[in-house]
Amino acid sequence: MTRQTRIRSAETGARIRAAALRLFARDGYAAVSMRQIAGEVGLQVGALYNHVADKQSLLVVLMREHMEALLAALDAEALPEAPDAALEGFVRFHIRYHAARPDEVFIAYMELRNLGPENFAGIEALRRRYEDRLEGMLARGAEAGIFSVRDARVATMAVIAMLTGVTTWFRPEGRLSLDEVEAIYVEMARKAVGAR
Amino acid sequence: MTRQTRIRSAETGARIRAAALRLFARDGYAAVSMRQIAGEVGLQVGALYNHVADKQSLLVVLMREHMEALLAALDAEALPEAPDAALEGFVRFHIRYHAARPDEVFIAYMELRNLGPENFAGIEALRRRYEDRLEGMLARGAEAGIFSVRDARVATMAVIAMLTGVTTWFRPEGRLSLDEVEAIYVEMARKAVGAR
DNA sequence: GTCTATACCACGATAGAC
DNA sequence: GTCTATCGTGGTATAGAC
Repeated sequence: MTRQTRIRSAETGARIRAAALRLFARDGYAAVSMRQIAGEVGLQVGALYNHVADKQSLLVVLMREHMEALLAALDAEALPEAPDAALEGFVRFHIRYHAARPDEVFIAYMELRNLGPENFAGIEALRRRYEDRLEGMLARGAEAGIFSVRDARVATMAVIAMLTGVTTWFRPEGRLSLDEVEAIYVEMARKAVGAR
Repeated sequence: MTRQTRIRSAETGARIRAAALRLFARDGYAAVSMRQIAGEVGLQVGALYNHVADKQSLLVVLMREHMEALLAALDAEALPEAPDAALEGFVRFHIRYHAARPDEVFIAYMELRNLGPENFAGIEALRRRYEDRLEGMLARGAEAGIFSVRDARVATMAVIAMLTGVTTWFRPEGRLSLDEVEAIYVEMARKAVGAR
């Protein structure tokens, strides 16, 4: 296998994943055919199977890549130690990251039911690890008397749902800039967990 | 047409809708076949079309029924005038209503993309009417100096996303009762909008 | 690695007998 | 209203030539 081949192969695989991502997000996994994906990339359907085992594994790869990139990006933020500053950082990060990747977010939240049980468990574990970062902040803040949360787990789910909801209505060309939206949500999230 | 026939026909239609609701929620609209639905009801495929124009209209009917029932149920609550009491009533209503109907909620939020443009617009208008009830409360409360919200529309979306998120994790047999969950969310929602 | 061709199956929807 | 049968289409995945 020459370097040329390896590079081209990797590129084709990436283009297939990019096309699948776009189509799955727009029409839903079950409604998209392998023929459509091949057409987007400029291949015949048979050629797809040189790069992908089957349709479901294509979905799994997209979800896993998204969740792992999300976790890595959060770690790269190097959020402050202080719980209230960390919360602000988390809110801004979550909104910014998700608003920039509507397709990935949509798929990761909506196509879980198209996964087999073992794949489902793997993706859910990654999501749980992400949620646990926020839960840790809230729990530490509550212990330190900086936050007031009755139940750190429930507060975590509430805050994340609130933040992720931004992707359903935010448009870059809309009334509010992303910066303004972030600021509003920082304030609401801080108040919701009783930050002082 | 005898009364008997009319009644049986209405019942069959209702059983078809109930089966479709369950299957659409579990597997997704696109992944469910008319044959599956017929099988659930104990019919052959062809018989379905005596009750339903086509597959998409089945989805539209389910969504429209859900949204209209939701609006009617909210009106039936006769919430208090005072914005803070009204907010508490809305939060409790929304959580209780949605937690009791996970299938309907799932479909109404996840299968919008399977609607044609005109059907989509109709369902979205109903959703918007529901959201506007909360937005009105928040705007009135802010005007009266009871709430502190920078942007009533964004606060509305944030609160509704937070509340609806309960359906993704709440289980009746879980750690918390629905009453406890309601109480936690009432507190968080009140604080998030700066209720005093 | 991609192509053409095809196996095999399921889909939504309809026709016409009962 | 329901049945059986079928139309026409399109699905995933594979085989084998190049």
